Amino acid sequence: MTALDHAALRAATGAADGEQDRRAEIYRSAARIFHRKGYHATSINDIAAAVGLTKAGLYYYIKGKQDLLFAIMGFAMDQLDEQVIEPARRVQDPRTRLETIVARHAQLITQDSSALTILVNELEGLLPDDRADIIGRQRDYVDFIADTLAALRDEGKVVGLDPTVGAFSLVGMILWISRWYRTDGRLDGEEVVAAVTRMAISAVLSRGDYTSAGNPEETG
Amino acid sequence: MTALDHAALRAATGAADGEQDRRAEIYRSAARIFHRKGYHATSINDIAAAVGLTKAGLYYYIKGKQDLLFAIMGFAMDQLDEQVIEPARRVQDPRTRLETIVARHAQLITQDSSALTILVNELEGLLPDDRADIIGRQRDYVDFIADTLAALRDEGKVVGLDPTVGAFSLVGMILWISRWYRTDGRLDGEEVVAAVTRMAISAVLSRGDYTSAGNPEETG
DNA sequence: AGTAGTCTACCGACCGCCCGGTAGGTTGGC
DNA sequence: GCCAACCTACCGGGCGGTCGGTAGACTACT
Repeated sequence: MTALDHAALRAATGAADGEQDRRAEIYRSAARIFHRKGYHATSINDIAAAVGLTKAGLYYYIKGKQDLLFAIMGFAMDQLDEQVIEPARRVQDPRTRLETIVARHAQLITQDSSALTILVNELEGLLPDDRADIIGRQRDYVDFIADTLAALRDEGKVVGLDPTVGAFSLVGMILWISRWYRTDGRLDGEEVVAAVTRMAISAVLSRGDYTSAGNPEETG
Repeated sequence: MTALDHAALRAATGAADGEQDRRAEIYRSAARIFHRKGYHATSINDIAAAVGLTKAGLYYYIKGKQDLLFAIMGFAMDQLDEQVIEPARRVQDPRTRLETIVARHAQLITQDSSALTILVNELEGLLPDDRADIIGRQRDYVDFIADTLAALRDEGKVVGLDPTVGAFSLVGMILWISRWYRTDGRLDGEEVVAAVTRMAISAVLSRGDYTSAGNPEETG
């Protein structure tokens, strides 16, 4: 049934032709509300009201609150796999691969950050088994980035940077976008994606003339 | 009374001589539990049990759950002001100032991330007025970083980077540390602080030979 | 020295509310 | 007449918070 739920959510993100895709609307609404108020602060009633149902009516479509959360996270993880990891895996050059990862991940977030943000913020709302599942997939993602940084290091383009620390830091930078980016803000999504990607690449690539942070004497 | 609460929390972080500083222990415990389980998932009973009191006994010391949260966040913001912003304000050179900001903020997080993490993750648990207060102080912090980046841009050391986007991205990188850093991990706190600081500086400083990231759509 | 009063630091019992979830219908299209 | 798609009414339970105590240390007065 989780697979079914994922399918519904996937349908929801596309154009909503919607017949009995009421289920899709539910997952989409739930993701939006979980994102805005947090999982624990959101009641089943909130979600039901948002889709024009009573609580009991909602339970015709869902199994429970925790399954709803797990389904949303699973969908977000699927999105990451399909839109970020798989495309990046097909890129040989490590630097271009890193650009692909950052740009595509950032792009997903600027488009719709709900599910992807829940994915990282509501882990403790899951049952232990579900949590282990999601955490494992997240670790795979970080490892994938770290491997890419290690490849860059082997090419000599990155020196003195721990790949794991680098991977985590880039992920932090990307995920934080959902906290400050506003669709109606000064910059549009493409500009934000470009700016963050540039920073990410610059953050890991070594500069020939790099001077260590330990020397504050050059203060004017 | 909030000022009093802050004082209690501040005392709590130092050596706990503790006489009737029971209050300090309460705020410290609450911060730790809020950090681990989240504000909404934490019950007043959880906190009371953690300090060896009943719920009613706990209410002798606190005014309510939301005040507890606000006090913790106010304390975290005070910490940021005193340990990061004030020291950095005394640094003239923009680059060194940026290093000071990143290093000191990162250091605070590696030392004890509870309050600082709650500060960014539990905003929606606050009453509107309290939230406005905290958000305002957070915005001041981001503006302070953005101003520093703007100063670097005026020196020609940063080109083509929007200061606001830069500031947010650095903050994201720093805050994310609390999600992956473990005291008993492979790297110790100092190493993590150094690595992140280096990445942050590298992320914003321009490289002479910078080549733009291509179009990531052409993957494949 | 004795005792009455006072205050700090708590506790057991309770309140009303809302939560996630369910049982048992009802209704409208096929 | 049947089944998908709902609803009304309800349940047990845990929540934040309060109330009315009270043990015991300390003080004040005689």
